[in-house]
Amino acid sequence: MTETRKATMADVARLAGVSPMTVSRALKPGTSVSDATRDRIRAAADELGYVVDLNAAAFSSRRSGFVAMTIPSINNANFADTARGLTEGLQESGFELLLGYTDYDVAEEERLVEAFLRRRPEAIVVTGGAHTDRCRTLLQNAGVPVVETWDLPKSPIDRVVGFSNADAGARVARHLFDQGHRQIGFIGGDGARDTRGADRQRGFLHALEKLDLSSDRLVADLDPPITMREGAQALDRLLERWPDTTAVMCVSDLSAFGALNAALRRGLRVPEDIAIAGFGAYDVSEYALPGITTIDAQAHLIGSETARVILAALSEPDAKPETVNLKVGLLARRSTAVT
Amino acid sequence: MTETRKATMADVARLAGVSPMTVSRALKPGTSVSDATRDRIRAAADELGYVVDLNAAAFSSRRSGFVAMTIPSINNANFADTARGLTEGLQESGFELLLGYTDYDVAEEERLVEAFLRRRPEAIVVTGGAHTDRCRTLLQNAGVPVVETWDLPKSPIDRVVGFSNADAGARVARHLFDQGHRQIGFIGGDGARDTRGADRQRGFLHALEKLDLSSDRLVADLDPPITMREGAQALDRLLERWPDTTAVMCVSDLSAFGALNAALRRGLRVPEDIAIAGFGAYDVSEYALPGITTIDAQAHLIGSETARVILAALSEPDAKPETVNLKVGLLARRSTAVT
DNA sequence: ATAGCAAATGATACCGGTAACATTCATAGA
DNA sequence: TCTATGAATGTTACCGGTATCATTTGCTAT
Repeated sequence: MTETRKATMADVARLAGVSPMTVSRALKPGTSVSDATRDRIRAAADELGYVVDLNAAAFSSRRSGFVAMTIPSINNANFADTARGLTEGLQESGFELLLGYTDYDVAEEERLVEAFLRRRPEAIVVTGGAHTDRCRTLLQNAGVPVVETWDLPKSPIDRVVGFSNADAGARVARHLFDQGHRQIGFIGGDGARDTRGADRQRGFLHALEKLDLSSDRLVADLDPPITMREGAQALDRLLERWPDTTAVMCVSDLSAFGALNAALRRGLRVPEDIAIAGFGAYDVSEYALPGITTIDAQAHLIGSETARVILAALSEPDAKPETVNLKVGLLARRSTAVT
Repeated sequence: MTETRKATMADVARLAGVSPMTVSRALKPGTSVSDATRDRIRAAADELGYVVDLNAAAFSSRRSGFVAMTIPSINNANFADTARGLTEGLQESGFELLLGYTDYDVAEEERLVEAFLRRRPEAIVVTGGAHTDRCRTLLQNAGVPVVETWDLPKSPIDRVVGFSNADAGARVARHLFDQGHRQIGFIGGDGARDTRGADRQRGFLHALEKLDLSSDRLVADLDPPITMREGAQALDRLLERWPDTTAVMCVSDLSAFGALNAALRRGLRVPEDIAIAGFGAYDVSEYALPGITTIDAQAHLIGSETARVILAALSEPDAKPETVNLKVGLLARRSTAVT
């Protein structure tokens, strides 16, 4: 309500009888100011309702305090978990997260990265290793640590915190094979947009081939994000085309849940008539009936590891860029159990 | 890779043979610079790899370009939808979103708001009308538009974009009554933390009383966020205590889905043996089997309306603070159908 | 008591843009 | 032709902190 000019550090300094520089130090942790002075300055600041202007601080110190992150979709529990892990890991170092979502579109990612660079973030986190050429150049020239996540790019820009999506797919393929399945399908999305999903698909189909199984049973032409709706539709199409299919992997748990319910609606029993596996260890896969077999990608850990990698990179700028290859685990549930 | 000092506007100006001020204008839309000059400046900027420093710009113009928003949980599709609606609505005005999550904790909200204030956002969006006294004071004195969302606070701080959670609860209660139920329960969380959920609970129980039904069948002592796990546990406890319950509302679709599957695991039929309703129109309620009756809170619309309200408030600072009361709709699905 | 050193504080300059006002220039209308 | 007008551009000062180095203060060891 007080519509007067906002108080500045100089105002606080005057009131506390010290120099502005001392105020600056007093309000920052880890600086040497006597307790008495600090108390006096705190009191003066409170009295004036003073709040540090971090824009000014960022400008002056040439340190924005931002870490920028792009994720494909804000509305996805996996990426949200990663964002949360990153936020938590950076919190005590005083960094704030600038979060943007690309909608699974590398052109949008490029725009976002460009916008973020204007804010001079001290590190940049992107999802996956697929970028436009210009975006790649922007990231390379950013002059700050860059972390690619959720993937293991062949030519990393800088740091990496991820896992092999192809291996994850292969792991599920072998699991379904081990459960006795021989007519196995895959439900996914447009690989040009969701390259991580495409990698899982590739790894999955390749594993089928190595097991001498057909890798033709594929419905993967939908636009990401692949949600429950897409999963349900895709299962119907898959079973129309290949009615004898006994098992299917879906690119994510959300589509797996949609597929599960499409199967149940058709009167099929899961897993007796058709086994269904997903990816991502979303809550829904645990509480579905039956529970859905999935891969735990450790979304939260990706975020916290990314935070660790960033802090390490900032404290040792000349260290060799680190690649953290996380191990993902298969969660075998009833949706693929042998009956 | 070019490890030279980052180019500044002055560098671009020198190369283009104009004053820095002209560069500033040329790189901003809606300013009067001749096409020839603008092209020349753009070329010079590209040649130098120049990227505007928005921290400096924010500092100089005293306009941060930020809108700050706190939500209870980043990992919740409803709030994520609101954040998306807000982001989209603010995009073409050039605002960026500073997003933080409170974990359903008003003390954490206070800390977040305080941190955001240091970035001098041009508007602040919070979820709900419950805040610590200090947080309320901070928001009141912020000197920028404040929007409380997802609720209709009795004493709004400033602007509001929300709906009546109590009405939403009452609406579901009447629906269950209309479907013939007379032993009706509620599953929720700790109201001190999730006040919107508490409002739904209050409206629901109050409606039961007005219908001369018992409002005792209540399991609502869990810590938010109330997810599928909590919903499943709570249903078990509810049925142990009140085995003759024929219908239950859950504070959200996630807990409703958990409750649904707990019921099915017990061998109960839904809706024949027990009807279940949720809240929030999450995807899972649509694709569950049976589909779960829910309330569409229009999460995305809350976000886009909030954007509209903010832009209006910024263009007319002296206008009377607006309260947008959105109408929520009941989505009647099979989980509460008459059989 | 005093040198020596670390802790606390101060003085100065500067970060990179933009607001506000001044100036120049081209063009249209009298 | 000359002036009025608006578009294009330039000049100047300043936004609110912090880096850096200088100085003062307080304390310990001799």
